[in-house]
Amino acid sequence: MDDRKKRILQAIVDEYINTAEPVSSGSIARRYNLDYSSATIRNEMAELERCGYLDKPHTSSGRVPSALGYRLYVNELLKDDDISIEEIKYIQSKLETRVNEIEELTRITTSTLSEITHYTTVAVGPRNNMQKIEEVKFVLLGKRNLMAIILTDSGIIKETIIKFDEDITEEQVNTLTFIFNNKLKGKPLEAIDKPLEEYIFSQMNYSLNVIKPIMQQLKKVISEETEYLLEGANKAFDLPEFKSLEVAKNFINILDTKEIMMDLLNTGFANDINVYIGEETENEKLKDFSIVTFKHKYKDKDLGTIGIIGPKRMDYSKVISVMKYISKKLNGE
Amino acid sequence: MDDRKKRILQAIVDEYINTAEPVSSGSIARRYNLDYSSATIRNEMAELERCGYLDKPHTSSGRVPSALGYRLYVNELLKDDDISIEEIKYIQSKLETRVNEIEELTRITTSTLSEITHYTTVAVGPRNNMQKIEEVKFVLLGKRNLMAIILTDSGIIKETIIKFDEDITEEQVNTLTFIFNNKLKGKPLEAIDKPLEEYIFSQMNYSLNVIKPIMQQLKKVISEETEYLLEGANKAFDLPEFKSLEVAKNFINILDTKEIMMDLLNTGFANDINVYIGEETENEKLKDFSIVTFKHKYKDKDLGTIGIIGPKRMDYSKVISVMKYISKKLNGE
DNA sequence: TTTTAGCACTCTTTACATTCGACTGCTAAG
DNA sequence: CTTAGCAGTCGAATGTAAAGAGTGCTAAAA
Repeated sequence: MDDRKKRILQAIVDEYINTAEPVSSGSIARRYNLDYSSATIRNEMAELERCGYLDKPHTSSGRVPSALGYRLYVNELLKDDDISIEEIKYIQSKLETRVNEIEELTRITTSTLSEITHYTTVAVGPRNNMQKIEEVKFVLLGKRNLMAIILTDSGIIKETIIKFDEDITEEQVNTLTFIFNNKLKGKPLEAIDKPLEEYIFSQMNYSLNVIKPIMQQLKKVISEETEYLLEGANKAFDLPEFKSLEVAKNFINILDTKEIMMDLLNTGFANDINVYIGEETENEKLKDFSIVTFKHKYKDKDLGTIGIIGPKRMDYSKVISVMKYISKKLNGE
Repeated sequence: MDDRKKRILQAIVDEYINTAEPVSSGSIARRYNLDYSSATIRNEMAELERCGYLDKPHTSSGRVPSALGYRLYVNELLKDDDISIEEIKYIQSKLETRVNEIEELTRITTSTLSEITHYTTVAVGPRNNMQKIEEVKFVLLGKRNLMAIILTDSGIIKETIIKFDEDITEEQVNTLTFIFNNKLKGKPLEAIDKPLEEYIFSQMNYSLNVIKPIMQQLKKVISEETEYLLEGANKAFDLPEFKSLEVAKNFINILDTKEIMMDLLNTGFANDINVYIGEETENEKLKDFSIVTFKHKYKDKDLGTIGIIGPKRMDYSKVISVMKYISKKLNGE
């Protein structure tokens, strides 16, 4: 894999990202000044195809990058810093808006990302099992509704409402607050479990009628998937690959069954930015799409993961540049 | 408009709802035992077309109901009680699940509706300006975060978090709670306005640094569009009308720009159930779709509006029957 | 040895012509 | 008033041909 092959591959991928049409040797020779004739490029393309970096839809057509081709492109050939000054200004103005809740920050980041890249963006909150409980609050609403608020160290606030068939007193609320905090402060969310329920029951003289619903609801809340945010789903429909109804249907299906995205977003490895190209994820439905995810942090607090989903020929340079820039901005230059 | 015309129109609409293909005089004569020859039906169809109830895609094709045709069908020809026993059982089992929050009830109703009808369902909460404040609570989270909770008479709970640059004391929280409740109990949400801010400021000796952010955030929350729920968006893609990319794109666009749906759902008139057929709404994008909305109530509390969006040839009988049934169930038989 | 011009070959796309079939509309008979 | 029957219309499907875009290979040039 010599240098010239790489340059040609890069030109092909760039061209394909722009045009969405199979790339011919002629168009490369013409538009990229590589100083080789189309014939030479043709030979190299044949070679690149043999190595698995390019595909050919049919005998007499131009070439299309394979997943392997994109992979090489992403790993080695990416040109960084692919954002314009206007875009930088736009991002800055967006990120400067004062936010009150971290959910709002996630929302802003997600929508900005979608607006700049023109791809569909999704976000999920941080994984529950990474979070530690900082405080538990109970608030009586009316006489029979209790709101439970759990603050975690990543700043996520989970709140839920528990309904009772009997009146709850302020005193009961105070005791509950004391005991829960006593037992849970600093513990992971999973500490809300059966043993805790038994312990609390043994410590308090309230009927199970009070404690059971609380525990049930709390367990439900912490087991619930975290917020799932979707931005710019309709943008995808302007892409040429969506002329195929099959592709469009798959896309809607992926977004509708949150599990697929959740899985992907949550399995991110150590890297801050992960790229999944088409069939690299084993999911059949994703074979026509690529997904780029990044760990969303603010002042080193984990705010979850944000992902961009687009066609395989997505503009990786742009996407990754923007992600890196936002990441940098959020974590103090 | 005699009775026979109506029977024939009904047959045509029924047939078209089933097949999504232009309906020919022959198929009606064959499949519906109206005891007339295809020629007679042909004559009537010509007449119905002249009156504007039917359309013809081209000279030698079968007929398709026009918006006016559907309208007549919905207003006069609908057969009620179009739900099977299995479906009734399914709905019952769904509605029986014990719910803790009304949002959960809305979620269950919305998804049940989508599952039974196989159409896409959306829901919005009740309009803010209809609601009265029942109670306001403030809860200190940490030292500089204040959670504000507003309970309204329709049971909707709005909560928000306000960040401060200085520490807040428990005492301040108590005073705030007292004053806000004093001034707001029983008042509509819009009572949270500038005069209130000034009044509170005049009554308390806290700096504006505390009161301003609270008022700002509260105003923001009450002005915010209420929850928007979407269920079964992907189901639409199995419908034959979605073979047209144009239609699919419009659909995604409608769902993505919540305002359109919001407008429609919120403008519902006195009726409990409203039907909008295709071009009846002036919105160009909606011309290929019909929307049926119903006021979602539980024990006479307003829980907002739920809407079903589907193709113009949606199964109105089924949809309306299911809605009526659910409505009945939620409001005590 | 590497590059390149040139040409034969392949395969898709588009256009056009033709056929086939499903309707309707109308007429005339029942 | 109903209906059988038939001419006429239009769309969908099929076949064929020509055009166009690209490749692969060969042989000459650098």
